[in-house]
Amino acid sequence: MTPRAHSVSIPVHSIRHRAPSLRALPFGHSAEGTPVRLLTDRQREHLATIGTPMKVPPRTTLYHEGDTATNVYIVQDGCLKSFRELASGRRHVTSFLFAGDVFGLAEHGKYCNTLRTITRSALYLFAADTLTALFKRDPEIEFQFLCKLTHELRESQRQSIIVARRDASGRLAMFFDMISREGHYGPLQSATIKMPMSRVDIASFVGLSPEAVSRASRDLKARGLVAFPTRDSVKILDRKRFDELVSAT
Amino acid sequence: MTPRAHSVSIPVHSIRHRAPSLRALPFGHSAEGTPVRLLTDRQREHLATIGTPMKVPPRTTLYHEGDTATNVYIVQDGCLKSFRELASGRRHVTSFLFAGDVFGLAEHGKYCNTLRTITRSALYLFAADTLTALFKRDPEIEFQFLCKLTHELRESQRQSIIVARRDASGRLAMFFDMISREGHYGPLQSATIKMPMSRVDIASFVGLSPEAVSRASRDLKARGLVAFPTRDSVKILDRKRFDELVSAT
DNA sequence: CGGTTGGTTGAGCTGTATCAAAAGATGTGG
DNA sequence: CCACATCTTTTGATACAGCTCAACCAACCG
Repeated sequence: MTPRAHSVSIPVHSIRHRAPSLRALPFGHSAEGTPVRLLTDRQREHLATIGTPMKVPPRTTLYHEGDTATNVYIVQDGCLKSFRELASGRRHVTSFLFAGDVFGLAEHGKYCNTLRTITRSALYLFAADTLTALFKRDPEIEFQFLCKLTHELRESQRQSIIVARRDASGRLAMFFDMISREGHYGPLQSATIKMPMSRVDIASFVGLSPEAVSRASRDLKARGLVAFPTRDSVKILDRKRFDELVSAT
Repeated sequence: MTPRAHSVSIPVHSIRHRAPSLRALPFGHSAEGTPVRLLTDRQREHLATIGTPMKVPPRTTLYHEGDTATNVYIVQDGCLKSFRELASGRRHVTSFLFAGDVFGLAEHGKYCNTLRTITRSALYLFAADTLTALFKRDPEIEFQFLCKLTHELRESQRQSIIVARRDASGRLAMFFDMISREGHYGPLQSATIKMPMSRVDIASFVGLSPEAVSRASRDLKARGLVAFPTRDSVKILDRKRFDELVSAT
């Protein structure tokens, strides 16, 4: 059942995989905390017509903190980081972005984070004023973005809680738990989590030194909670004790 | 030139002070980073018709984490805290809310923070579905909420940066700086900041023990950066060195 | 193969959590 | 109005966790 090239309209399941999409917990009730695809196919099709798809190589800076904000992006695939340069030269990673995330919206005339790809990424690009014009015409779509922002706010509050923890291994465990829920729709597939970012990035996300992250990783492994099959993945070995540690403070 | 009481319509400056209002940095450019009143008088009047004004005494819990989310609130006046109970019994304050702030929106069927007044507060209450229904009819108002959420997201990211700092006095300085910008519109009026929350609340917001907050306060005072005229206010004495400390990491 | 970047390991030091207790506020009832 | 009980904040002493600096190891790339 290979998709046939029709003359006018694009086949639906092709849209599914090619049009932009937003991942978040819905506003109303949902099957206990699993993120869903917010936009309807029609809305995604609509967005696809006003946006431009693009592929970006790894380690590419999309914009700098302070640049005039003109574009909004939706992540189709890949992994990016959003960070801020601090006066000391230190960097603070505010968030990692995966498929279904938006960025470029959270500003006021100027971007307030720097944005950089980690892996090769597929993005959808929107001119900010085109998007806001669409919002005025289509409040339903605007509402989806509102839900997405709400979700991001929750995630950010979660980050504060992570960083506020005292014990390094606990922070790291919360971090693994956090990214295990990102980048895909529906419930968790497997115990193995992809983790494309560097240890240094993880460190500046959870508020530890890279050395502390390294030691905490060793510690979690020694306690039999997790394993690191490759450099960029974690596997939860003992889910029960792992979850206990995550919610331990 | 005193305003005359016309027969039908309410005098404008009365609306100004009685109708709900949202404080945030606007989406477009603004006079360098000063928060403004987002809603137009007409929009505020509109919101006033679908919302209910209410006064709440101090130390009153409005809702608990996990409760079914039915209402959205806008703060008219006063100060509240939003916090989460952690497994250890510890509390983490996610934010302090002042005039022009929204809460109750950042959820998904259930509230995910507990909300409690600190001082006596004047609020506007909205039924969540009435508000979302309004959004579908009036995308302009919806857009203002979107801006507000964006602003809250920025603030939350800022909190993460505060908590990630290593030095206690630096965190405290960042905290003073943060709340000095909240609760009022336009540029800063004075060097004296109102600070109605307890030291314990401050501690659990910036991620320190209450003792550490106490010591850091003493330290800032000893260094001649700030003074504490009363228990619930701070005065910036040396703005230059204070700002240096705030942006020191 | 050197060069570069990213990650791990080790030793010492600083700063904050923790525990215990005193001192200040705040509120209540006689 | 004062005395008492309760709660919040401050102060002091100690222990420990993570930062820092420095060296070492591994992977990647021309």
